[in-house]
Amino acid sequence: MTRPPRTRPTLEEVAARAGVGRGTASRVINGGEKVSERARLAVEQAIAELGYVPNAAARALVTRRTDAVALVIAESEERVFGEPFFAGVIRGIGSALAQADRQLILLLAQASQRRGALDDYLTRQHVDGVLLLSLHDDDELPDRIRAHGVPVVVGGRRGDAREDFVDVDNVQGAELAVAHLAGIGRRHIATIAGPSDMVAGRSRFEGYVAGLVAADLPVDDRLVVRGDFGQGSGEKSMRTLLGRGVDVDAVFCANDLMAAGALRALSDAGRRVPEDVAVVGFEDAPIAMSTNPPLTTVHQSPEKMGREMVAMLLDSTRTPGVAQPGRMLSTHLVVRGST
Amino acid sequence: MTRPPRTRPTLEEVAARAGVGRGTASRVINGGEKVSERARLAVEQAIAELGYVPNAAARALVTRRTDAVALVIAESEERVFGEPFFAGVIRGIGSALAQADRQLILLLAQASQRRGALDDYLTRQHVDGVLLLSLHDDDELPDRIRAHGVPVVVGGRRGDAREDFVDVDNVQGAELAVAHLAGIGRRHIATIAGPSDMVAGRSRFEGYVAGLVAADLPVDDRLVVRGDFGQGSGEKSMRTLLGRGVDVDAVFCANDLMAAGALRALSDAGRRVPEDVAVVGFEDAPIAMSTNPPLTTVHQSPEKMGREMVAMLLDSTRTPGVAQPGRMLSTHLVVRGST
DNA sequence: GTACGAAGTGGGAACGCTCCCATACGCCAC
DNA sequence: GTGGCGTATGGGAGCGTTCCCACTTCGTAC
Repeated sequence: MTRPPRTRPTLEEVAARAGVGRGTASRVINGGEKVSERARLAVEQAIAELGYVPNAAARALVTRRTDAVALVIAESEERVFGEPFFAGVIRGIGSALAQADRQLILLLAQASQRRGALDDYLTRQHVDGVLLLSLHDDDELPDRIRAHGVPVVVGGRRGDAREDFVDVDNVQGAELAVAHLAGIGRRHIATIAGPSDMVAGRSRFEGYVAGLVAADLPVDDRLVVRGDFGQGSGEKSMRTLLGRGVDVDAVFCANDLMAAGALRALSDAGRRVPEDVAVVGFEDAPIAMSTNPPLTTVHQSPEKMGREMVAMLLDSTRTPGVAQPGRMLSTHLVVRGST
Repeated sequence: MTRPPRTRPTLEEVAARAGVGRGTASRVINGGEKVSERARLAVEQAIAELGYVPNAAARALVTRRTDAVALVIAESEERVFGEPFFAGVIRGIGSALAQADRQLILLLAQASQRRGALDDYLTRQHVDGVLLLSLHDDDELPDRIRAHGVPVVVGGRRGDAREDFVDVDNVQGAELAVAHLAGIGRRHIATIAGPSDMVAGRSRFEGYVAGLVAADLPVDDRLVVRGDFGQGSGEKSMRTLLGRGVDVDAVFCANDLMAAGALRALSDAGRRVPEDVAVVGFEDAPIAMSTNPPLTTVHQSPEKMGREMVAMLLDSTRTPGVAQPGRMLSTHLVVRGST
């Protein structure tokens, strides 16, 4: 609780040692103009000798900027570290921020965390902006943060959102998948959909329906099962589908993990892929290359999503208050052995 | 570059609205003693009305504390997100810090990062302390940070380290594994070791040798292969081992992923596990439960490691300058189907 | 020789908070 | 009434920066 003693040199000390004023020393540090070569060298030497490092708090206090950006991931560690999607987004965000000379701060919104601690951190101007990655709808965090004047960009659109967001165009991607299946002559196209409380789940299903309509195929409830994006649930859903006794010659799965599960269930049931049943996934995750047969899937780029989020955030720190239109990232189909 | 306009209420404004002095308002916010009920209520109401949030920079400037701790992971995203070990450590760290009311800040030391940006961030008193998770030896980051008076705890001991660290007792764990194999009558115990530039690799090998010696078995170079901790390398190493034409009735693998690869190679080669060859892994990662047969392995607890790191760091912020002795976490063997 | 602009410099003020000291206000004992 | 003590309170000082203005110096044009 007590205040630790100061040991670190201050700018004033640097200036004194260099025989210049505080202002000049500051100018040297901030790459300033209008400093004589002589003064610059003296200051640089003093900095090196004293091991001076600027105090971020003092600087932030006056500049009102920290040059740091928070990425908040509102998912369990299990998911964060299990799904390659997150690694991709983080890579994209990291490289874009590094280019802009901003520090990335990763915050995991954990259950263990005291309620409100995260809000506090984000609103106390520790960071210049917040990137939020959550795949669920019910979070009010972005609104609470915005209320304090901190810019926020959400990755993965929320249900109603008029807010700044970047998302993959799930509807278009799913349409693409269904159009492909219809294009190779399939007429009984089933789907293993994602959870309906997640945007990705809902809109990929929406795209599936739109795709059927576009191909002049009927929408049949018996061809729809809902999973939870896990591999096990894909396997189980596929079994359910087969157990219903309806014709199925193709399945569109809302993500690759469920598609991998479906492939396993099909193989167990003695159905050949793609001859008897064609399978399409969504994401183009690493697993899509290592299934048997390799998975045809809708390619999305998490890295690009990350970079877009950063671009949007930096934009809105430059022009505060001006809401950006949300951005949808298009997808394309990667055809492999499963269709 | 320009300074954004101030819009947020300050403590002074809160105090004015509540009809009290700045000091009293500050006392209320910091849970202070010696405040009358009347003043407390007035201040709390003013805070709510104005939506006041304390400015972290101003506070840090005077208290010299930020109540935030950085966790630096000096690995590629690929590894960080691929190995469940990291998720476990982060979970442990996160919960321990939450209990201590500290914010966890995750920094990934990426290649994309400007050289020095990380150092700058860590030394500019953004954080009260640094937890470093790196499995390689060659990093001087901890020394550089310590030189600026910021406490550091390293997870996974470095080669020479006299510094504060927490590590799993790899030697003891490997000895345990070998003793177990010897105990069930195996006499030709091979090892698929880890890379020699990583402590875990070296010391698990060291433990392997010690285990052989303790069991009165000869150490035979032809029974040693080095992998890189990846599943593919485990498979390849096992093939190498089998190809050498020496008797092998057991394999100790330096981690579970390589053990999983080894199991696959053994199955491909028509060797039965555990009848022909017994296999032991290290880590007790999730994959150990899902191999065929389930893997006997040395259990370590990444969560515990995380919690220990936090405890040590908080200790050294309380008593600065006093180096803590490093802590070794013991392991135990989990026997499953592969032995 | 004077006037003027550009270049370089020093240092006051301010950022928003916590710490701490001086003061005010009871209340009780004498 | 006076003295003394504990409890609340207000506000000055200071944390280490950046910003900006006023000042000096020097070179150039007249």
